[in-house]
Parts: sequence; structure tokens; C-alpha cells
Amino acid sequence: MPHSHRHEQGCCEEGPGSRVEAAVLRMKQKSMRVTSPRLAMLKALASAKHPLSAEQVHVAAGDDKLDLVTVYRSLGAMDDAGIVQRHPLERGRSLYALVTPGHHHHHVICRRCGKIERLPGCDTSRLEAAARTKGYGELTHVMEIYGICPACIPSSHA
Amino acid sequence: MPHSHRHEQGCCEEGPGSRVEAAVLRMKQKSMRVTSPRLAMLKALASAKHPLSAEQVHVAAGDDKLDLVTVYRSLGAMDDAGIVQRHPLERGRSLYALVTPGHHHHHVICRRCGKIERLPGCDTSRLEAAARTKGYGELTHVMEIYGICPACIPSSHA
DNA sequence: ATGTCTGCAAATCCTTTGCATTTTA
DNA sequence: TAAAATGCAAAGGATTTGCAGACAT
Repeated sequence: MPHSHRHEQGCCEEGPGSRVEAAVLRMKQKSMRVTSPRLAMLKALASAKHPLSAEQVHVAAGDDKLDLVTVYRSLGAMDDAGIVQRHPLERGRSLYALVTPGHHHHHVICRRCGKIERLPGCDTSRLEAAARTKGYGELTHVMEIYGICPACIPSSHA
Repeated sequence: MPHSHRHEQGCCEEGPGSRVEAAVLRMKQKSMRVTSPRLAMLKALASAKHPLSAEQVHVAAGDDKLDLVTVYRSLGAMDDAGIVQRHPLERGRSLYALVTPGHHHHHVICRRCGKIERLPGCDTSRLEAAARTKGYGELTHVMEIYGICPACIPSSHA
């Protein structure tokens, strides 16, 4: 029963395994059922280096083992439960990422090639505080930064 | 917080009219054509108190005077040109707002009733700086805060 | 004149819904 | 066993595309 604190890739992050376990635990606490399709989805999300689309989760989880509809429904349920975070983006698409409490962060997305990179930190506290002052509750936020990545900049005058 | 404006239209001294003029000017500088459908859209956006959906722009601009497709296409062109800002949000929808240089801000959106309120300021500079350090250029960002508004909180256990 | 927009129709794409069946707790 | 989740088929809804005609500059 591995409960190690090894540093996998990049920053201070727990391994995919424990992230899945943590998610499963939170799902049980919310009396959600842990099924094999969901487990496959969690594993896919846990080993992803950045947010995935429903389609990508479907493929990564084994598109022959679960239906795309199930992916959408489970992702929706997990989003409601705070297990994953949904990142709505341009053109009506959404990306989903496993939530790791205490590891909140955002991303830069290349408008040209779609590359996604993680950015450290988050400066929204002031805005959330303002919203709270207005009487809003259960606050969450979505924020994405768009730009042209280094590799695309040479041809950015398309 | 200085003093509150009862109605935020424009948020400062400038009225809808000058905002439209400014937008038209910028469109001409980018050699975009100023047509009557576009002018109607700009007026609609200029007098809106918060971001509008393509559908709302269509109606506000006079849905019998221009096609919804034209609204989408022009909004897209204006977004590319930086005349309007697109706010992608949940469920594949987007809202659009006229950009007023120097008046950058964000919003709180009620997850339950969809009410939108403006929030002052923006704390993304640190994140954009991080993106710039990674070599990204032409940065823009999208950020929305979601919550349950005061009016909806009583029934927030839906 | 000519490169842009527009309108109309039809297409796409992502996502959601209905319902009978299977599965988890 | 009851509540919840799944699969399959079909629907839904927002946004996009093709193309011929209209328009701004």
C-alpha cells in the first residue's frame, strides 16, 4: 500500500496513484459510486499533465471500455462534487482536471496550437472577496490566459 | 470603495455614444468595414450593463435587421480585433462585451439564476508575467467567478 | 472596382436527454 | 434491494461554413 511522497514530475505533486485514492475517498464521502468507468477516468485524469477534454478522457480511459456519454455524465457529477474542475474555454469546449486541494493553479493556452502549460499561483482572492461582499456564496472561478506560444510566435502574423 | 453608482452603464463619464465612436474608430484603423448591422451591434453592446450573448445582441440590435449568423461572424471579427471581449462560459455559451481600454474588469455569475454583476479590478498581472516569462506573447485572459447570488442562496440546496 | 460583409440554408460540433438494463453499496 | 450509473440511440443547442448577392471604401 504505497503512501509515498515521491516527487513525480515538475513541481511538488503527489503521484497519480494517491491522487486517485484521494479522489475515490472524496467520492465515497459524497456517497457517489465508484465504478470501473469512473476509476478509469480518474486514472486518466490523474496521470495527465494538464486539463483534458471529455474526448481525451474517453480515449485515455479506454474508449472501448466506457461510453463517451458516461464520460460526460461522470465528469459533470465529479465537477458538481468538486472532484474535478471544469475549465470552459473558447468555442464551446471544456477541459477537466482532477482537483488536488491546496494545488490550485491556472494555465496558459496557445491560441494557435492549443498547447497548454501550467502557471503557478492564483491572484483571485481580491475578486472573490469582492463577490463575497456582494453576498455571493459557494464561490469558484475559472480563469485561462491565452497567448501565442514561443513555437508559434514566428508565424503569429498569419 | 469610493462611492456607488446606482446604475453602472459605462461606469464613468463616457456615454454609450462615445464608446461606439471609439469602437468605430478602432475598426477603421484595422480596415474593418463599418456596416449598419455592425453599428447596431455596437450600440447594443455599448448600452448593455453587462456582457451579452450572441442571441441577446441579435435581439438588442433588432433581430429583423440583421441575421444571427452575421452577429456571430461580426462578434468573432471584433473579438479578433480586440474591439469586443469574448467571455467563454459554462455549457458552451459565450458572452461578449465592448472593450473600453483602461476599464478592464471581471464578473460574478450566479450559477443558479445567471445574474451577472461587475467586479472591480483584476489581479492577473502576476500570472500574465509568468506566461510572458515562458515566452508567450499577445496575452489576453478570461476569468469568471461563479457563485450563488444573495437572492438564490435561500434555495441553494436545490 | 474589389475586397468585405451579409443573408439564407444546411452542416458541425460538443454536450445533453430518455429509457431500459446493469451495477454498486 | 434500492439508489445510482451505464449504454445506446436520438435530441438539443450554440456556433460555423458555403456560396451567391449586396455593400463599404
